[in-house]
Amino acid sequence: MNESANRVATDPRSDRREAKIAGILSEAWDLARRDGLGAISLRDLAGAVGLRQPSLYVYFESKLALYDAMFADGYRQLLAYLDERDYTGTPRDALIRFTRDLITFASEDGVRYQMLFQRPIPGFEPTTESFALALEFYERATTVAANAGIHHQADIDLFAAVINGLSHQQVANDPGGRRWADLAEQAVDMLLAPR
Amino acid sequence: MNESANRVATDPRSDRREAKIAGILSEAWDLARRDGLGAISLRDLAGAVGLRQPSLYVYFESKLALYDAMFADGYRQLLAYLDERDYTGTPRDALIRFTRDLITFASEDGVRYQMLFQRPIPGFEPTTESFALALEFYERATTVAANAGIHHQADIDLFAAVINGLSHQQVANDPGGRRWADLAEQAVDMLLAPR
DNA sequence: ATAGTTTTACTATCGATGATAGGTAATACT
DNA sequence: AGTATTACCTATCATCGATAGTAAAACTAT
Repeated sequence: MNESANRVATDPRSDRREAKIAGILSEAWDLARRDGLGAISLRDLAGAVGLRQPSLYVYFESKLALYDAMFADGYRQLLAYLDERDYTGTPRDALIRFTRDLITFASEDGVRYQMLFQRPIPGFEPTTESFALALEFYERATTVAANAGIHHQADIDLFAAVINGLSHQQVANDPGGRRWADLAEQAVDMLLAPR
Repeated sequence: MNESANRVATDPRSDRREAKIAGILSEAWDLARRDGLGAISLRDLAGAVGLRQPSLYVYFESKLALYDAMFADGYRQLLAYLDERDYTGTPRDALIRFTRDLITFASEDGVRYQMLFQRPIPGFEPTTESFALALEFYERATTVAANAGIHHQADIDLFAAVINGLSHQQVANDPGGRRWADLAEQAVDMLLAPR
């Protein structure tokens, strides 16, 4: 019998491969923060991980595939960030904290925000596999909103627009700061006010 | 005496030059809509106006200078668009129409919206001369908002974020449509509600 | 009209970019 | 130990934005 049947995909080759990909992605984010998302050079990136440029094609079949991996990576970071936070308590408070946390997450890394919520790379469309992570996030967001009484499509649209607008202003005009994050409570109360 | 002293900078050379620049910009917008803002090829652009690539440098000293001209051109379009519209009437109605018109303007051309309100080109910063047009727009926006009672910085920030978020959602999820533009009234009433 | 000046546009070429071909060294499985 | 697969390399390609140098064209002034 096979004594390692209970292992979870741990053959040494794919372990090493995954670790290498993670390293490349980490350096890619660094380069993106330094030069801009659309200005990553594959030669620079390869050099940063001790490779020559064509060797990157062992791990990514094209530059757009690298962007897709960054897209998925960013959403995994966002979901992990939300996982370690607590959205219990009154629905209103939970929604305020959720909103504030999202703006803060965006503010922490403008380039990551760009990748997740804007679409600045010509020709890049996330694969369905990566986009599923984005959908998972939108599901969580609409759940928190629904708990606070936001059910109608128009209200959901407005909620999404407000969060998006606050995050964008925060990243664009006060990166790393709190000016728009501090508007979370006011924004949520505005959204929840009876009409 | 000089019988043409009352002319307003109409020497035939700069006339021709301005017309040529306008033609190049128009083709640049077309290419940007086709290939993406960051994917404009100077060879394609030159070909579209009957020139070879290096000849574009007669009119723009770099690709970033071309982007700067597009930035200024887009804001001139926006200001002209607002000029031909009427924002008299009650302050609330004016603000609703202003908001709806902005979202519609964004929706009409997603690439132009990107250029004016996002910053997707690595290395591009508008010149002070071009940025003055953006400031002119923000002045008009805050005036309409102020007339409706939006004075505090936090309220202005929130107003700007909401407009920006609505426009972005409209461009990203329903380009050319009205789904978020139709939320203008609801959004403005929300912003104007007493707290 | 003609001489002189400025503007416009060209060809040729540069370094850098993303991508591919083909070969070799390293690694893992039988 | 032998074999197959993966990882990585060098060399090279077309395309990109940019510059140098030159010729033609357009305008001005005499």
